[in-house]
Amino acid sequence: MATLRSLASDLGLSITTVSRALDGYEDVAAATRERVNKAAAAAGYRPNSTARRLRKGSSETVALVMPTEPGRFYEPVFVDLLSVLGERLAARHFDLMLLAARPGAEELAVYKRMIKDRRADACIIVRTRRHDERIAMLQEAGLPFVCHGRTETRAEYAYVDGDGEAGFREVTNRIVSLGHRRIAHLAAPDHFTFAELRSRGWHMAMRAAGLTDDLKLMCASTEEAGEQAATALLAGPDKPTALICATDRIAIGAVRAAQAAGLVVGRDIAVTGHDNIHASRFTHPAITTMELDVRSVGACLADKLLHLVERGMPEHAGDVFPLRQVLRASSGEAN
Amino acid sequence: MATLRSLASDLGLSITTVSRALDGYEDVAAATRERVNKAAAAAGYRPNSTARRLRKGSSETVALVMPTEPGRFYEPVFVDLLSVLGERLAARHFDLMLLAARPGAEELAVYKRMIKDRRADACIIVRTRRHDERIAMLQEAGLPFVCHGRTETRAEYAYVDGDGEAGFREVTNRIVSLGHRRIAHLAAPDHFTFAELRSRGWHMAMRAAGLTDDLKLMCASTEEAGEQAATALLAGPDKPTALICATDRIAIGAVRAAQAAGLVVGRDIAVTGHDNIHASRFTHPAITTMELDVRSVGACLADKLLHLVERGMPEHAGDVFPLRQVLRASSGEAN
DNA sequence: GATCATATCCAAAACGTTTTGGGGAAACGC
DNA sequence: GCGTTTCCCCAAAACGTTTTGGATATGATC
Repeated sequence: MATLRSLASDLGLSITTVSRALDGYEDVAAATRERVNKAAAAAGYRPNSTARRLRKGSSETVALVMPTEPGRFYEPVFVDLLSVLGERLAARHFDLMLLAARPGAEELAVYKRMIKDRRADACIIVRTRRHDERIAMLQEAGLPFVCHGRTETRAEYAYVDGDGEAGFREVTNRIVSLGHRRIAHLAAPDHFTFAELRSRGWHMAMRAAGLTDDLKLMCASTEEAGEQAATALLAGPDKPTALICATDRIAIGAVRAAQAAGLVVGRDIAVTGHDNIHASRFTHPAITTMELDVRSVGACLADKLLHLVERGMPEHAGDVFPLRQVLRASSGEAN
Repeated sequence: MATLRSLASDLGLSITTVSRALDGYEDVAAATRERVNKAAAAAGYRPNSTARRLRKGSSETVALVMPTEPGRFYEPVFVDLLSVLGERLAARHFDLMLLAARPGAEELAVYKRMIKDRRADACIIVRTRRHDERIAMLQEAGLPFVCHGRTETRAEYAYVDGDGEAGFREVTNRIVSLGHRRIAHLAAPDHFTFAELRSRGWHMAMRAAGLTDDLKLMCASTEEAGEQAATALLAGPDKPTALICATDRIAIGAVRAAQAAGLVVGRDIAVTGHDNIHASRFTHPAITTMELDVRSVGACLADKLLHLVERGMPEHAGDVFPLRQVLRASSGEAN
């Protein structure tokens, strides 16, 4: 393994000069720099990252604590996000470190350990909650972070999010314009900010249309929970003719519940979701949904993170991305 | 931040003694050890991992190169795998580093870089292929690795896999015993070992039953590709009455194709998959499939990896896990 | 009392890099 | 010829740990 030392002795130069030549400093003669670069390339020299990290006092690593079941991230989104993040960070020589933690007390312990160990220069918070202890913890520790999703705090923090509120206002407005009046909302657990924002979009559109916004049920973001919740709503006195679901997984369950109740989805009842997961295209009928451009979000996340580590809080600390509406048969808006 | 130096000077001891006390060496007096441990705990001392890594010459890190689209890992499996791996490795103070790479030339470049940079002590290979350049590359480089899935090589290597061959033999046998005769196979791309093994299971069961095993079509592991392939098969002269699909995503597409052809899935035609992804339970009808216990596989993977790093090739280099068959309506075996 | 084993501790080297604070020689200004 | 600047280079320190190879003191043995 070639080191600075071996290169230096081969070239009859000092370690300092070799190091500075490779880093492109101006105080080494152009000819020498050239010679050093040639030799380094020939020897396949790559600086020892551990040594550099020790000396520079930074870990060149970004950590992401991923929640495991239950409360897990939506799969296609999560994996795409990891891909983009990995690529973008690698381009700047940052490693992406993955930590796993079950939601709850254990999760905070993982963050604490990460902070103490200083194994990462920054971290990414996913599944941000409305009241999120992680934010204060990281701010206090002085560890830079970017949130995927928002939280309710007065403090300034960096985040990237999809505009769930606008998205749900839009879909609700469309459903209203199709003639629906009893439009229910199947919400995700309201400690998640995304759930609250999506709910708010629905609430606002309903009120703006002069409709009652009390047909709302909260459930976990799973097909089973969605099916159960939808079944309950459809058995109630105020049977809705439309179900605006917080996520596609809930919507898939809702479609099934509606069919079990003898309804033709897309004709007797409209169902919509959010995420545009693969499965939503292949249910029968296909599910109307909306989607975020994950690659943009991931790239934005990575850029903010790098900015934060290298130059402090970016000018645009928070970015909200629009959602693309995907009209399909489950709401009677396609086929 | 507490360091060995600060602890040592606070305690009036040498750095050596503090270090050795914390590591539990016998050559430090029990009373001193006690005193040191107390002080370290009080100061919240945690050793600087970068310094330790530099000194010990190991990175305490395991890398996983994840393929991005196309050819991506099945989502629920992948995320679960990451969770288990992260937990198991963290328990032994190993970090899990994630690298992203598009399949193809770029992928090998990522592996090369990882090897040269020595940022990881070992790595995990996923989506193992029948002829996999990565194996030879890593063996030559002397970087320990464990495969998720098998490859075709004479060399000894560590792997963990599901028994796709037995699983597909079993499902094919069941379908035969239901009275089907023209049983087609929708295979995944045959450069993946898993695809080859699943195919083989189907082939063997068909021949054992004295049936022709030429109704086979290969397609990507997506719903779209599955739909297209199934459509082609159903339009052919030798219309199959059963479709054994390599993956659930293919099966979901196949179900849709069958329905488009006017068939009632589960009655006129049997369809089966593999993976037991969430969506497979919520199609209409639900899809018969099989599943691997991902937590066991992940734990086994992590254990093998640690064994490899700390003690060399484990006794059982390769482990194959059985698949659990999940009978549902799409094959007429439930409801 | 000398010798030896044992128990306890420590100084210094090493891991490979980056950075500080010059140092020597050539070129330049007068 | 002398001082000053410019150009190129380098020795040494530093990052925080682990490990090597003793050193010192104490007690036991004869």
